[in-house]
Amino acid sequence: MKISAQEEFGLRCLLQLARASAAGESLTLAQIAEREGISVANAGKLMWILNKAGLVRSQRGIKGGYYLARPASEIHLNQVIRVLDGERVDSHCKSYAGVLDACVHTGDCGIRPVIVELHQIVDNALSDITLSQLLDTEANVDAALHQIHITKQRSEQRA
Amino acid sequence: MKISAQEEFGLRCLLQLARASAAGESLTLAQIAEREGISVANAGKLMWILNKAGLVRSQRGIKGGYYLARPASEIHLNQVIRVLDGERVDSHCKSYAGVLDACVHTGDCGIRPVIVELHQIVDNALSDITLSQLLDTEANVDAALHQIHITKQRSEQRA
DNA sequence: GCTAAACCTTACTTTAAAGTCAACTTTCAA
DNA sequence: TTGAAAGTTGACTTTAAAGTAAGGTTTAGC
Ligand code: FES
Ligand code: FES
Repeated sequence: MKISAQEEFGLRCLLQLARASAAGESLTLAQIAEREGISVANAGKLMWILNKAGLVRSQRGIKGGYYLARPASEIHLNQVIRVLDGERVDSHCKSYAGVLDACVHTGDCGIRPVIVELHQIVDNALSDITLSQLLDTEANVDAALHQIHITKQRSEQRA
Repeated sequence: MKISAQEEFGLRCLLQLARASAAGESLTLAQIAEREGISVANAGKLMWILNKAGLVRSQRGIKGGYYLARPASEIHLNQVIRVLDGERVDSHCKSYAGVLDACVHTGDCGIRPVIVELHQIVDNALSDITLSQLLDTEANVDAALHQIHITKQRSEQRA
């Protein structure tokens, strides 16, 4: 259970764009790459993925660059992760079938619900966090996340 | 955010042992491998990891085999995952540093709390599930997991 | 319209994880 | 005591993800 490099760096780059967009600016690939310490080529690949998914927009030409497609407060982390993950969210059992296919095709499996539930929990937790919330200091972000967690539980309790 | 093959197959093999132990039996490598559709060598590797971590015990010799070190009801999934994950739980930012080390060494980072919180949420969710709970039918397991989720929220609410 | 800056796209190379193989050691039972 | 079953270990091979490179396409400005 870990976060891939694409998810990690993609999210970081998005945060850079979020910061820039607060000042109404756009960032070129070279700027993004320099600020995150990755190669220009790699930044280009990440931006291509994010652009294709509609999370960022690009302006070509001599005064071009990248900027967020929507305000940072309207971009939720679960969308970001899903995009950077290559949409492989629902392919667990298909890929880890081994030689036998007993586990895949036999309807009754005790592990599948665990996997499904786990992804729901993660997705649910991430859906409450927006890019704009991550622009604060680490201490404040941490406090905000805990606050969200508690609030969430209360609202679910009422439901 | 995905589950590695080691985690998936390791958990499956543990479930096989849990089933066998209910009948007071132990399983050989060949039996485990056949039941999960993986190679004997791979099963051996997984069992070695689980044995080293103290989750299973092995009996050598002609009547040997593997069995759970503890009752299935006392083995929680978060322990299993942590073992199979190679204890890499707290190495996120160290590995994804890129060329610059700004993100790693600069105290203030908005992403780190997200990663930490996420892992806590996952670990927390898994800690409520035991191996014995996964031996039921898929429908029952699914129902049980939802039940746990709700119960958990209530108890946290009181705290 | 030219030109240079900047993004777009595909293909290739590198690298780390997963899986396999083969030789070794231990144990039990005849 | 001896041999076969079974686990242990480390090295090797395979494979998929990550990263890189190069050429193509679009746009702003002159
Ligand atoms: S159906 Fe996929 S692990 Fe059982
Ligand atoms: S410190 Fe690791 S992502 Fe910022």
